[in-house]
Amino acid sequence: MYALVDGNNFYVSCERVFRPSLVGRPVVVLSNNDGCAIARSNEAKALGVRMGHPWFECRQLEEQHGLVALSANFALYGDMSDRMMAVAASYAPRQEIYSIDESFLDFSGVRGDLVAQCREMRTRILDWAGIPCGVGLGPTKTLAKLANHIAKTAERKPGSYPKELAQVCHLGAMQTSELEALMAATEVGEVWGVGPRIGFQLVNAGVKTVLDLARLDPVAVRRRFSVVLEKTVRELQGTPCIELDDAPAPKQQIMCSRSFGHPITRGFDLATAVTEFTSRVAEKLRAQESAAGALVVFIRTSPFRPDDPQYSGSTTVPLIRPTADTSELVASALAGLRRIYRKGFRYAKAGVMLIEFQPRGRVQCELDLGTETGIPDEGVAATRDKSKLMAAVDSVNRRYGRGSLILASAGLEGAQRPWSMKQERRTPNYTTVWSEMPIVRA
DNA sequence: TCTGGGGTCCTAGGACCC
DNA sequence: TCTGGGGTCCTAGGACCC
Repeated sequence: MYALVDGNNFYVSCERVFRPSLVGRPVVVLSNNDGCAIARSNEAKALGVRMGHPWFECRQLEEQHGLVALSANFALYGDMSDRMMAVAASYAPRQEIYSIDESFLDFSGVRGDLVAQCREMRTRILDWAGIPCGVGLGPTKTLAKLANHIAKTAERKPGSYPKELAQVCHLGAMQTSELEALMAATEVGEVWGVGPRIGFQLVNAGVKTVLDLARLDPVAVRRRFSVVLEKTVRELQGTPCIELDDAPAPKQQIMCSRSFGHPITRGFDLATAVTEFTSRVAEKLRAQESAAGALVVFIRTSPFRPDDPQYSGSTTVPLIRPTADTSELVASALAGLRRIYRKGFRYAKAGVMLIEFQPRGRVQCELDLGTETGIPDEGVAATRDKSKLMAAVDSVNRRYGRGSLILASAGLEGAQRPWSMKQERRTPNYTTVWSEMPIVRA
């Protein structure tokens, strides 16, 4: 039996832990650059704020209804996530951390009343981490996801589902008739794996509810749609097709991209941004002990400014020898940037993606054919020295905070970083920076 | 004025191999 | 009219997830 544990309105809940005055009020958390709403409290949802709703379109709700908007504080959310995941992990032999606010638990071999245990877990997460959760149980991951949806909706919208299913819902422990009634009351688009496109096609074909989907013939679904949707149908029928993945493979690509706080025209400013983004991906690359064989750089103007001349450039830069060294990666990224940069455009976004990974320490070297590469061969010993340097940089930045040690080409002063994000409403890093720790006065 | 940032998997089609 | 029969690898694009 699987459970899905999911934090309610997670980013908003994290903020409310340290600002209890926000409880009961409409709150949204905004994306980078305070662009659009990426988390909404129930009260904000009730005001009609959509997921991804641009802030400039709903900001009038600030005055009209006291909507509170906060800039995203991902350092805080990541730390709160760790706390929540740790409590959940203590209730089952295996856990898959599926996203920042969700984990699957595998209760195989666990005896006793699972609903009671999940209720206790939910209470403990609320007490210890301060995060309210919904828990869904089912014999497959897709059914656990569906159960979680029912648990949260039953709590948020009284009357939508039987109220005893609120907070914790177990689809694996009920009569078929009861399960089918719940499926018939749920739209097909709520199913994990059914997105807007497939959902539209299904509804057009008369498959409107989860029950309609669960009753389709998996073989026919595979023919007409795909093997992916076939698995979804089988999982709804109770046959596990998607395994719990508690040891995710290393990533195959690592990306860092951002929209700028202001439009950028100068190549120099793009270069500081590309340096910073490359430093970030290089750090992540080293954390998973990989080396990259190539990287992609891209820059583009804003599609939301149709009156501006539009340009989008991207290029793949192969690396002579796979590396995880920040300075080598940055040199290649900047070489790529020089190739794609065009004068006279107002750039809105840039990004760097690392690809073609190999495990570090097992790096394929090149055959020296005496060709003029222009790159001096420093040999394996030099590579080893550099990896020590990188390890030192990473450990300094872990200890003293990101950005303590950087490449100078990332820009040392604010004036050299005009692209930096707009974050006018960010809350303190309550749990990760000593100087920002909240102080309680008795 | 103002519109996020990361990922994965599957499929179809083309190039190429013997 | 009729043009072999298998394969692999790579890429682009589309769909999904949070």
